[in-house]
Amino acid sequence: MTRTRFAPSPTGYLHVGGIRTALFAWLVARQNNGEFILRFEDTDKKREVAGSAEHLIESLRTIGLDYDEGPDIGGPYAPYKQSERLEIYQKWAKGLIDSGRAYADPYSSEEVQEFRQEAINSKKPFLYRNHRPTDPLEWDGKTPLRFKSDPKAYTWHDEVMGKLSTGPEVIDDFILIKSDGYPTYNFAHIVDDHEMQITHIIRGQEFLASIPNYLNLYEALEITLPTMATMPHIMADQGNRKLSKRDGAKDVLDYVREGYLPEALFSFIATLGWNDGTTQEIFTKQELVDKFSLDRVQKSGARFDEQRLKWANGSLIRQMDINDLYEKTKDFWPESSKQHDDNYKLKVLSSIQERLKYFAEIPDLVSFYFEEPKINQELISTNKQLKKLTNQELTEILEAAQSKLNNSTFSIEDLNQELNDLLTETNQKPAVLFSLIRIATTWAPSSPKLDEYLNTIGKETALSRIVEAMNYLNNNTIDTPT
RNA sequence: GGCCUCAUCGUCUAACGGUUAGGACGCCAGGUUUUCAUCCUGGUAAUAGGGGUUCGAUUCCCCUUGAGGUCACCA
Repeated sequence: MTRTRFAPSPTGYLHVGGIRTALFAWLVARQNNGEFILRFEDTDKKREVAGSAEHLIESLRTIGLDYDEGPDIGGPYAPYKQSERLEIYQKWAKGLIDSGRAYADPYSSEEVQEFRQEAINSKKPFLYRNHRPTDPLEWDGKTPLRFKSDPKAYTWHDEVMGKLSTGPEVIDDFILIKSDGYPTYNFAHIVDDHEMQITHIIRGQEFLASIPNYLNLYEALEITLPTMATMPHIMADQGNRKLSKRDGAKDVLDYVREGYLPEALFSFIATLGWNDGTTQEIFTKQELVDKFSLDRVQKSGARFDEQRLKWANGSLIRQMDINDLYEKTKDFWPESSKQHDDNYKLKVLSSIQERLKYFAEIPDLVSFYFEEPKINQELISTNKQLKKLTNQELTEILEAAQSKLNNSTFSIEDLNQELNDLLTETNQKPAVLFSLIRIATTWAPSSPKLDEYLNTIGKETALSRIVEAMNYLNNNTIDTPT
């Protein structure tokens, strides 16, 4: 039975780097018909952030990473919050004391800090065990409990990194239980993973340097080693750092709030550092469950390219059924759209579907369907074709358009007919005539196809906007940059 | 500074030791008889450097360089 876990500490939100670790662990569990467990590592009460636990749960749910056991749903190995498992760590700590593999730390934190400073000054790595007391006192639970390490070289296998090895110099006496009674991550996660029967530990690269210490502790605890997999970091869009909140890494829920599809996020995050060896770029969840494998995960870090996420999201939006899409965009329509019915909005949506990258763009893309556009003469003065014409000429074209369209039934077929007739009658190039009508009725740099658009807003609105534009052109001078 | 890890187009990446080093995003150009977008077509651009091993290295080994991580009573 495969059992994987995601074990965040509730100290904030979840960004794309964090959720990828969860996603890969989830994939490993699901593709083996195994179980995926959520566990909160809340052993540092100082760093805990209120509401963070709920936020992490919501993030997992939103992206679609369902878990079989967890703090909110329980399970056979409950509780799933480390702060509620203190007696378990005490029990294991006791075992280590009894076997002579743990001892009370006699130094004050100031004294340890001095040792550390010495090491820094002499440009050497800090090793606590160089100061290991020869005759430690009995541990009373009020000082830190340290692991008595047994320094040796290790070679081990990592599912992603392959063969890894280190020398004895990296092994040290780390703290098992802090003076406040809570265990450290280093100790607690090993105990919990064992108690909870976790088979695969999937975690970020920042733990790589600590793994030899864990190996040493596994031996002392006489616990068999689970499979280890180390994920490379996701790098920030700019700079050469791992993605972090400091660098403005966005909460994954922010992406959902901006109208990115969970499916797009899922596929994008999964393919950041993994691919199946074919040219497929976007995967469904099920495809990933079928095809994912840890040994095809990239060893080097990958940069988070939001541009590519936009492309993937837009690509999925284009493939969606319009009614389905409409359902998902409900929260993104502008206030002014409220007075229009679903049918009208459905038509609007279908005309912008092909250019929509994420839902938060909707208000900007559709405003002229719902409100009177604000006249922006730059659209004419910077237009390659239109800037060559005088206001008089522009007005004449609009006048012709107005009277022509006045006779139209405004069905798409008839609009096309009338517009084409207008083309021959006015003897204008499409680039002039259609651009002008488009601008006069939208005052936007881009808009959907003209026939569809006019049909949707209807005759009355279209004609009044054309008249409005004519009035404007009559009363204003368009600056023509030379 | 010690230790560990990594290294293919700007970015994400493909390539049993044998390919004109492939695909995708982005960008540029052209087409789809209006803009934007979509969709086609084409273009741009990479094996960090140096040594080996080999008939032949992107691929295996070594050195250099560069990048990242780590050296907490944080995870």
